[in-house]
Amino acid sequence: MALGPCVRPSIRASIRPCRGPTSYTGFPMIDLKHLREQPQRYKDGCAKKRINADIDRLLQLDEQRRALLTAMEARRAEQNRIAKESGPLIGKLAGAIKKASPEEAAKLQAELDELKSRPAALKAQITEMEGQLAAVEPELNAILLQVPLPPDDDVPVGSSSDDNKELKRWNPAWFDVSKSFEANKGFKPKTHIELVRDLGLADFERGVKMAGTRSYVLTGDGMRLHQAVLRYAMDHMIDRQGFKPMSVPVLVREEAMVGTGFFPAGREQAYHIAESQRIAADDPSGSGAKGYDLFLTGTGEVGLMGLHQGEILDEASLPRCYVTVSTCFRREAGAAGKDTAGLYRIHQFDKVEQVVICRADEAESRAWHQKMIGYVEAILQGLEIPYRLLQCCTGDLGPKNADMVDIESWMPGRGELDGDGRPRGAYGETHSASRLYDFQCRRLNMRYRAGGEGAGKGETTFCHSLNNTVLASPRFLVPLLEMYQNADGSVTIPAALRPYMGGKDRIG
RNA sequence: GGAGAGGUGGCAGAGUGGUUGAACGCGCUGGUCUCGAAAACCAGUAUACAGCUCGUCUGUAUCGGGGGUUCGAAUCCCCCCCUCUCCGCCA
Repeated sequence: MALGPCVRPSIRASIRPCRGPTSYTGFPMIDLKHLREQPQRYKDGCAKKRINADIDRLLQLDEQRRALLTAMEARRAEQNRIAKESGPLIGKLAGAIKKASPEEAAKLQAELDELKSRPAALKAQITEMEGQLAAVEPELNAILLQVPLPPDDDVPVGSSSDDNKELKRWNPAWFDVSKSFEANKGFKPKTHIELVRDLGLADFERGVKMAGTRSYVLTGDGMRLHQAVLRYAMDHMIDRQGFKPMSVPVLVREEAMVGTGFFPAGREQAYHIAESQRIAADDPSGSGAKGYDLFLTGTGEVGLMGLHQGEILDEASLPRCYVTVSTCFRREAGAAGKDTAGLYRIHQFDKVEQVVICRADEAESRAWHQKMIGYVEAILQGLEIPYRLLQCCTGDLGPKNADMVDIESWMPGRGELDGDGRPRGAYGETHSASRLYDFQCRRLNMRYRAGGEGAGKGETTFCHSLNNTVLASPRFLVPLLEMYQNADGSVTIPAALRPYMGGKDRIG
């Protein structure tokens, strides 16, 4: 497995019509027409998100490209006209030559050659323009893939997570976050690292032995609790919210990563399986691509959103509400030295993820965002874990979202240390709810036909998409274990999880 | 991994060099008929991009993808991808 960022220019990013799932090649990305009309909006978007994309260069290349296209198409039209006109004549002449006397044949042959050579100049011009186009398009497409979706106007402008705005706090009656853990429960808390060690719930040494840093083994009730929270979350989404459960690939093609918007920006976060000896499509010797490399997904969102890539959905079938539980792989590049111990930041974990694909309607999109956040609140309240909602500022948004709300759970074993060298507790991110408009669906070429079933009726429109964590574990075991620990070192199992723990009510 | 078959419009399925963006059928939409529905009949029914005299306009591209041959390619040649069947292996 190659771990380095891979650069593969062969990905076909040109603007092409949709050809169905098996032959998917197109990434319309952001709406170039819209960008052409309102370049400032996209420039501002880049600035607010602190993402570099050369919009001016993009516009310049776009203009070059369109000028070339216009000129080239005019010549193609002329060539087609000539071919249509002279074709039958050529056939006739060729026939006549066979029957004619030698002198006549020579004359006819000259006529034939003249006819055949008529489009030669046009062909030469077209070939040249194709060359010029080939020089412009790769750069244009590369920039286009980097242009982020501008954040919504109501998203606070800021440079980092420090500028995020708290929207709401919730905690169960038995735990007041504004007071210390000891004031709440009458004893000093252990961190989850101490708890899993003392209760035998995880084995970090053996995990690291096998798989390196940030690896772990869940043992005994640790594994059982992990499964329990995932199952609890999954069942909540299926039984209470009516989401459709799916099992999706976690090993996917590059196209799925680009289409869902994780590439190119997040390429260094993904594990790359070098499966093929793929030759770049623009390799001069090359007869094209050979095989496909694969990538491990960092979230079930990739598989869920990739499902309908390249499809035109029936409007009546929207919204599509999907939930999956999948193993997620993240290289955590750039996070060296951060959260190096414990179950908080690890390379492999499991996550229940929800996505909604809906009509291209801002109000509907916004309404789903609120609902999807609400589902998570219901789960956290059901487990009685204190949490807060954070409105992420523009600088904390990724390229693909217009708006993002993080949900942070209270972790008594996190945060700065008190006088005794014990952590005071802190919120830690456990969920993230994104609203993407049609950014992702454009890249995935996922549309719906307005006006109902059947072909040939109504316009096609790119869908809107949203996603939100439902529950990620083992990270979620951090607040769970730390909040539910008892003075004697045992951990009470929350009532909601006991059915998934064989009726057991405590660990240790 | 070995062998074979095949990829054409929403579906099914013709087409092996020249008004073929593509027959026939199904589906879908509109209309006729009907109190209404069904049936029957008639008509229509892909996508994307570009252009302007922005029109139910013009042009270009698309028959798995890319490249080639040709005045002209769904059709011929090369490479790749994918699907299916049989055998082997396997959770």
